[in-house]
Parts: sequence; C-alpha cells; structure tokens
Amino acid sequence: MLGAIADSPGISRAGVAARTGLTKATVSSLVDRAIAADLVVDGEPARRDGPGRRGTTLSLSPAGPHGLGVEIGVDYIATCLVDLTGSVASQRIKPVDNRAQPANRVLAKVARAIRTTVTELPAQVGGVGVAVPGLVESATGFLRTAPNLGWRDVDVQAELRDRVDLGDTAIMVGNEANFAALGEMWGGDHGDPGELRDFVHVSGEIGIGAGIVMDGVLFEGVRGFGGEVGHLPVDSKGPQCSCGARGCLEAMAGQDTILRQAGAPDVDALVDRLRGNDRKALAATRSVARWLGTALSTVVNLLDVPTIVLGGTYARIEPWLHDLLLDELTTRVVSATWSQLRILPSTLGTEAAVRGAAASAVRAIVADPDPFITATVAV
Amino acid sequence: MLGAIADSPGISRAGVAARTGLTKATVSSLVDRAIAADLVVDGEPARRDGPGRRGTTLSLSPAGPHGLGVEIGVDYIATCLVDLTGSVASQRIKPVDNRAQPANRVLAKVARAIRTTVTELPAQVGGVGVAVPGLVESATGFLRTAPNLGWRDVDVQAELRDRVDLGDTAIMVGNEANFAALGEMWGGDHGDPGELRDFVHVSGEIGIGAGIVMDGVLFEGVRGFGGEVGHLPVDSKGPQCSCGARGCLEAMAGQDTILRQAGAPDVDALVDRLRGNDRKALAATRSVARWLGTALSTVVNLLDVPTIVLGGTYARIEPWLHDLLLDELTTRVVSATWSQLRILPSTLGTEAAVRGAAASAVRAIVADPDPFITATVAV
DNA sequence: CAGATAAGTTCAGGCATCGAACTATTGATG
DNA sequence: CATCAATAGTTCGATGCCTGAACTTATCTG
Repeated sequence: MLGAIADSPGISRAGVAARTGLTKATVSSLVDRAIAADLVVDGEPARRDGPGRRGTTLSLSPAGPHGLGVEIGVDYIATCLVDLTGSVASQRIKPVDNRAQPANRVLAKVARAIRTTVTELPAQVGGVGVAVPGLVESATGFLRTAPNLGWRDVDVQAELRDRVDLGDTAIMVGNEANFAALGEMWGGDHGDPGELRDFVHVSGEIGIGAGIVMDGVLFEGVRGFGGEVGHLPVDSKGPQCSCGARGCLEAMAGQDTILRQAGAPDVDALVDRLRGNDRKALAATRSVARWLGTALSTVVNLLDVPTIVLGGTYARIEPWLHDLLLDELTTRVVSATWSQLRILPSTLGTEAAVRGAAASAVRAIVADPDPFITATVAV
Repeated sequence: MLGAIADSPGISRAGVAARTGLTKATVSSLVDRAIAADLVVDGEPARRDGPGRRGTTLSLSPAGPHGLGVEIGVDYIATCLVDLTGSVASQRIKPVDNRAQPANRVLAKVARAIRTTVTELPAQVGGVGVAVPGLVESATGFLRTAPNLGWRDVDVQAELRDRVDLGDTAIMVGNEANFAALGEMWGGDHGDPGELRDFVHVSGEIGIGAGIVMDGVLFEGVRGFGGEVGHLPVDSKGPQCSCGARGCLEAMAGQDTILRQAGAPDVDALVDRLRGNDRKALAATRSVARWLGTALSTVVNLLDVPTIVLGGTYARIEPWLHDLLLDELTTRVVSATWSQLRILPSTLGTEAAVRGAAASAVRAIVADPDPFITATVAV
C-alpha cells in the first residue's frame, strides 16, 4: 500500500484506493496506522480543477526510519543514509585498500562505519543494506565468493551483528551490481518514478556485473547467483580468461580491455579522446559495443527485458556505445521486430550501489510495513 | 493447499497442515469443500508405525475436472486429456501438414478436435491448454509469431472460442517448449514428485526451444518472450542464420545440423550409428555438446538454474552428450565450483508438450480451486 | 446559497483463518 | 485387558483484514 505513496508522492487516500484496488475505508485505516508509526505524513490539500473536496497529499515521512547502505568496494568503503522518500540524508566514502586485508579486519572497519553513522542519525535506522562485490546466496545472505576481494564463504551478516548492536534491525547482504540496479530504479532520473520497472543494469568496473529487474523486483535466479554476465562466452576464439573458459565478455569488453585497446590510462582520458574523435579510442569503443551487444542480446532473448541501463564505465561512454549497441541488439533479439528496445545511461553512476543498498532497507519497510509498525507500537 | 496433495498423494489432513503452515482446522474445512466439489477423495487410512490415530489418505480425484491439452505441431495436431492426478485419460495424434494451410483452416481442425474430445469425456473439462510453436504474449495469450507455421499475430484463444462453445472454461495458449517443461515437471519420472522444481528443459526439434522453470513456476520473462535459446549467439565466426545474425545455436546444434554432420537421414539412424561407434556421428554429437554447453552455460550463469533436462532429439542422444556437456558447463558456470550441476534426459520425449498443456489446465485449478468450486456450487 | 461532486470517516458485517478444547483411533505397557 | 501416550480429525468461538454503504466534510459552479 505504501508502495503507491512511494511511487507517486502527493497522492490522496482516494488515489491510493483507486490505484491499489482497496476500498477507501481500508486505505483510511491503513494510512492512519502508517501516520501513527511516522511512516507517512499528511500534507496540504491538493489543488483540483473541478468541484469536490480536495484530497490531502500523502507522502512518505522524511522523519521516519532511515535506510543505511554500506558498500564494500575493492578500494573503498562507502556509506549512505536515505529516508523513506529516497532522499539522501548523508553520504560518505572512505578509501581503504580492502584487497590487502583479511575479511574480519575489513568487517571491523565496516562495523565502525555503521556505528558512527547510526549514532549521528537523529532518526531511527530501519534496516541496513550491505553491497559486496561477490556472489551472495539470496536465501541466507551468505557470501560465497568475492574474487576481487579474495574472500570466500563469509557470513557477512553474522559478522556484522557480532560487531555492532543492531537489535533486530534487518541486515540485507547483496551483490553490488544488484543493488546498483535497484538504486537506479528508485533513485535514478528516468522520467516518472515507477516507469523503469523492467531492465538490466550493466555496470562495467573491474568486473562486469549485471542487475536484472523485472516488474520492479530484483531477479536473482534460483539461489541468488543469477545475472552473472561477466563470464558469458561471446567469442569462441577469444583469449583465455581467468575463469578457465575462452572469450568471456569480461575479457572482451571489460574496463581494462577498453583502456588498453584505446591506449588510454583511465576512463577520463578515454572520454577525452572520444570527444576528440581519436581513432584508437573510437575503434575500442566500437569493439566493446559489438561484444556487449552480443552478450546483452543473450540476456534479452532469455529474459525478455526491454530496457538496458548502462552503468559504471559504460555510462561514461554511452553516447559512443548507444547506436552500435542498439543495432547489434536489434538484429539479434528475436522479439525486437515488434517491440522497441531502449538503451539508457545510468544517472547515478558509481553511487548507484550504495544508494540501492540503503534504499533496499527502507523499501523493505515500504513493501511490508507491518513488522515495523508492530515493533514500534510494542516499544 | 491442493498443491500439497498433488505433490504427495496419500498425505493426511494433518500432513497438509504441517506442510502448508495452515492449522488443522483450516485444512479440515478446505478439504471438506474440495471433496464436495469432487476435487479430492478420501482414501483408506494410512499405515503408521508408532501409536496414534491413522490419517486418512487424501488424493486428487480422478473423477474431477480434466485438463485438455492440444498441441499444434508443424505436421500434426495432438490432443491429450489428463485428470487432476496427472494420469492420462486419453491421447491422440493426427498427422496434418499445418504448414500448407492458413491459420483459420488449422484452427477449425483444432476446434473440431477439441469438440470431439470434450464430448467423449464422461467427466467435466476444467480447462484447455494449447501449445503452439511460437512466441506468445503471456498477458494476453496472443500469438505474435510462429515461424515454422508461417503465422503472425493470431489470437488463438478468441479464434477457438468462436468455434467451440466452451462457456467460461479457461483457455491458456502457450509456447510449446514452455509447456513441455511443465509437462516434464508434472508428468516426468524424476524421483520424488516435486523434486524437479528448478530446471531448464531444452528440446531440439526443428528449432531449439527452452522452457525455464524456477521454484516450480514457469519463467517467461517480462512479456512472455523469454527463454529463446535458439538464437543465442555461440560462434561469432559461425554461419549466417535465417534471423540475420551469425553462429546462432540453432545453426550450430539444431537437429538438421546434427544429422547433416553425422550423415544420418533421421534421428533413429543417428542413434544406431552412435551405438555402433560411427566416427562421423560421434564427432557431430561432440560438436553439438560443445555448442549446446556454451549456450546453456549462459543460461545457467544468468538464471542460476542447477538442472538441465534434455528433451526432444537431445533426449535420444543424451548418453553421448552428457559427459562433454557437463564438462563444458562446469568450466563455464561461475557457481559450478561449489554447486553440482545435473543433466537429465527427458522421460516424456515428444509427448511432453501436450501433456504439459493438459496438465497446466488442471494445475490452474489445483493452484486456486476457489473459482472452480464457486462455479460448481452455483450450477 | 443550492446543487453537484469528490474526499475522507465510521461502523456493522463477511470471510478466511486461528486457537483451543474436544472426540476418535491406534500401538505400547503393565 | 485396561490404561496411557500419541496422533488425526472436528467443532466452535475469537480474531483480524477487508468490504459496503451510509454519512460527514470540503470544494467548485451557477
């Protein structure tokens, strides 16, 4: 029910009723409870053109529970607090070389970051989202492997609970690419909120990760290891990859490969050269578009997702990727003949993952406020 | 609730309660209603080892509503009736060259087949499933395209309703490969019923189709066009495909390609030659295993589905595909290091699709018996 | 100001499910 | 063989979520 308010802030009770199919009576009582729990606030009456009483504008309360997002990157720890409306209350990024340290050392740092953020916040923390660059079992939150951190089999949630007293606040651990996709859906600027509900978010950083969202819900596969696009085979004759196979997408279109082929030291330099129509840079980008297109056509053929959001490095070079990528996809995707594909650049860039982690925590409350409300009443 | 009875026939009311989390009281009343509507029958008391009253064995009623499945193949129309338990009541296959005829001519034949089957049945028809070799929009049941039939934009459901009086009996139109997967799940012989809940069913016939089942539910993608594996790109240097792209799976591992490479006139001959260790046949099969493995590794990496069921032609040559395919998958699938993949041959073979279509119709009642029960009471 | 229109509230009632007490059936034990 | 513990199944009042319909409040229009 709160979802309707989240998707269109300023909606009236009657509007919510129309949207959700519940009766006005039900909505009224639910909204009353939500207001009592400080999840929703009643605003000024809305303007209306015709006759009739004006509805009061409902919106999620900025003073309600906040979501705390933490991203454990390879060389940084980022934190972020968002309120129920999705507005960022605070954000911080701390460079640390996590690769050089064992998991428990890093988690101690993360715990400290959580502690300070929580104590600084005047409002309540309603949930914590932790984004990690690795494969997480969705049922348990167990981190199976994080190659770029060198971690294996870490129970991030339990480790953090040992180190920070969070009571029974929910901690959700998830893959960074997945959270990035959610962040983009909830916090990105793509027309009307709630319009972007079916898409693949591809982010090219050190690896290539994808977050798949269908009908507004993250698609994680059976156990949570889905959406692994980095090692999709795209070129049977391609170079050997660290995973043992040949011609993986990561090897053909990863950030390292682009920069090497373009002869650029970093992404900024690459963008500069593209702007200056540098031949090598353009050729490298074209090649990336081709391979990425091959891989994404597979994704679209399998999942029938009509929109692709380019994040991370790809977002930076999206103008040069767009046409070729769309072309490649259109020829390869079976359903493309009668249904238009869209390619959009990410609007949150590298912030997407933390934002998504934080927003996930509050969205859990929005999706099912009951546990939160009963907990609040009990206290 | 009936799902629990379907999955383990002979279960007691108490067993259902334990399984579903409902209370004994609730189960009792629900079961009573289901018995009244002839959906469930009470059997003999079960044996038990310890003390305590023995539970009555519940099972779905073989006299209850039946599901009617129809498959519109390229050169046949198959029909099939199954009862609630999944037992086949009757089955028929009629060779017709549907390619040579316009859609409405074929649908008239289908309508006739439905009529005769319905009138022969002493029990009630609870739903109709229609399997077509094409892409169906899941929300509407609209057939977008069926390349091998030469059909485009056909509203199969409406056409059939015009031609057969089915009252308000549900008609579900779906892709043949999807129904085949469901058929295999519900009617196949893979250990305990309910054990096969997450798998990809790949059937190699004229095209290559896949049905993806996750958590016992068909995965169709956003609009229903998901699971299209036939045109996954597997070899960037491969031959041109009719779809416009290069090196599609269908061109590399389709039935035609196998037979041509093996120099065999048909699948029977191919199997004979494989049994006789014919070199060309073995080489062709190895090549198929490689390409199929490449494509399926993509599917598994994206969807994280732990089991692959080989249907159609692939089922026939499964013994020769198995090891190489598993090998290819194990090296390419990221999660394979800690989680075993399984490859199974289909047990229903070419019957899978009609069986699945018929079973889908009754499963809809099992999943939500309320509309059926209220309709029954009203009459 | 009357009339029309729409938002929001109140309250009795329906419906599915629950909880707890009850009855029924069975093997084990002395 | 009587009794007991264990388990299956039933009955019935209680509960909680939601609905439907009537009602109150607020606003525009002529």
